[in-house]
Amino acid sequence: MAGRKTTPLKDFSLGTHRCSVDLRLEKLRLVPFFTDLDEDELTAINQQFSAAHHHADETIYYQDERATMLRVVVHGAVKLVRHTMEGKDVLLDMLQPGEYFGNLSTSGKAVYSETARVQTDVCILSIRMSDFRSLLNDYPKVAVAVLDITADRLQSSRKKIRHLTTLTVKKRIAHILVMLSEKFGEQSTHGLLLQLPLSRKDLADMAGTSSETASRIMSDFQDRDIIKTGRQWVGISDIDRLADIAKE
Amino acid sequence: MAGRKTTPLKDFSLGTHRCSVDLRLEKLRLVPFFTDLDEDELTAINQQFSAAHHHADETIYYQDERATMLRVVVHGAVKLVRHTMEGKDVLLDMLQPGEYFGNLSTSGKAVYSETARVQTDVCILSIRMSDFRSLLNDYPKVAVAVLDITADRLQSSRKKIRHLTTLTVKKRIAHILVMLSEKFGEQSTHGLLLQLPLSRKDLADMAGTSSETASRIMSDFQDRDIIKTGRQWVGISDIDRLADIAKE
DNA sequence: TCCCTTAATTGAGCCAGATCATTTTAGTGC
DNA sequence: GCACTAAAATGATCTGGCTCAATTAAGGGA
Repeated sequence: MAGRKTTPLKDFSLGTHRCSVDLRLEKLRLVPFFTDLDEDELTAINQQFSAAHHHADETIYYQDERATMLRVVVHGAVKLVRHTMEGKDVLLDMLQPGEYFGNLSTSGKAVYSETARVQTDVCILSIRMSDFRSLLNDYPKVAVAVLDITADRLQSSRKKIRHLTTLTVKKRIAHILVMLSEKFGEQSTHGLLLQLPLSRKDLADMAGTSSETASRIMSDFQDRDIIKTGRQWVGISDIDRLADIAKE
Repeated sequence: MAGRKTTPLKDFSLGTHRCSVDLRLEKLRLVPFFTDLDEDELTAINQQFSAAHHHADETIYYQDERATMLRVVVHGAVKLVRHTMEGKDVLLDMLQPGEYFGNLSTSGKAVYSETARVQTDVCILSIRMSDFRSLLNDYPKVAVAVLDITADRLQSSRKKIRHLTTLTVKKRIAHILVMLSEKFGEQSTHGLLLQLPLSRKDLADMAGTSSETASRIMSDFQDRDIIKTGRQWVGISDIDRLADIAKE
């Protein structure tokens, strides 16, 4: 009972019923850019979405593919990755329920600028880009909300640029762990557990470093009792110390 | 006549008249997010803007200052810089006429996330954030246009992250020069001349490197007859070769 | 319970680029 | 034309983090 080790992460797997049509309306309300709408408006919008679910490691779309849909995460986690010629991947974002992804801008050729890969089993709502565009015109409130979210993402993207050019890898990883804990952290026996599968490579691709270096740093953090970690999971024991390292 | 050397850059200085009220309407039309509006709508919007001009090296606002206005460049160039504790600056963007800056998002505390410094003498139009917000609600077309621009900026910000994590400094600088040439390039006797004062430090802050390294790379490019450069100016002689270096 | 796969760790050598310290030069003002 | 100043170039040294190469171990499957 005490002996056998298993991943401390919760089970993300879902049957088709979890992504059922009945739940869509409820889920849509959780999406930040629809929160201001009233019941009728939301019901109307609901018609235009369709639901799908994907298993872990599936790819929803590839970078440079023709972009036609805009999607919203309802359950699970999705990662946005950009593959480079050099074979190095850049992990741009890790999305949680309520976040949108896909291409927004109509200017230029409409292709996805990154690959969307499923990190756990997920449920996704999708809408045709063209429908979404007219929806933006019909509901200014939605357009403004989407703009706010996009502006926030631009902010955090620029923050990342700052980190990449000025901080050491150790500080960058500390920052990333703190940020992930705000998004995916959940109290557990392993401390503040990041509720998503997260490998050293994922971490390295987020920090712009090699998985070996990420591994060395994580080992160091573990030796200093700042984190607890295993295969594909990370628990944070001392978030304060981590935050200190990030900004010292 | 032939002997005396002066900067090949054009004179950006302007009298107050250049930023006159009479010209505002004309300038506003140039702003991408107002292009779809008809004459009456534009006239109405025009009321809400006020004009100002600043001399080179002035700071329009500082990072972390309370954000109240949204601004648009009408004449000249403005740079957005983030200062870091380590004393290193990060040059996030170099704006040309028609581009907006300031804080868009209302979520969170409304402070500027970067410092806006004037690169040449400039003319700037500004509007109160609150007025702009209601303008977005009144004119969905504008909201959608602003969203498009913001989404594009997010894209290019992510592109920069990719470059920072995967490319060498030389390739990054080549990319930056190509990008700047698209934005500020102008045919001249010095080749495709970048029409703005641009120091080695500016370049370094854009590429996330030191000014010494930027200098070494620029010297190399000049030796290979790819560029012509002097104090604060850069002319591109062989844009194709530069593009090749960037993407090889 | 053991086995197997793949993630993670660890070691050693190396290099791009940072840093520090000068020297040189472009371009302006007089 | 001359002198002055800040930008740019250049040299020398040092190091964080990458790369290559094994080795170790976590944890799921049967």
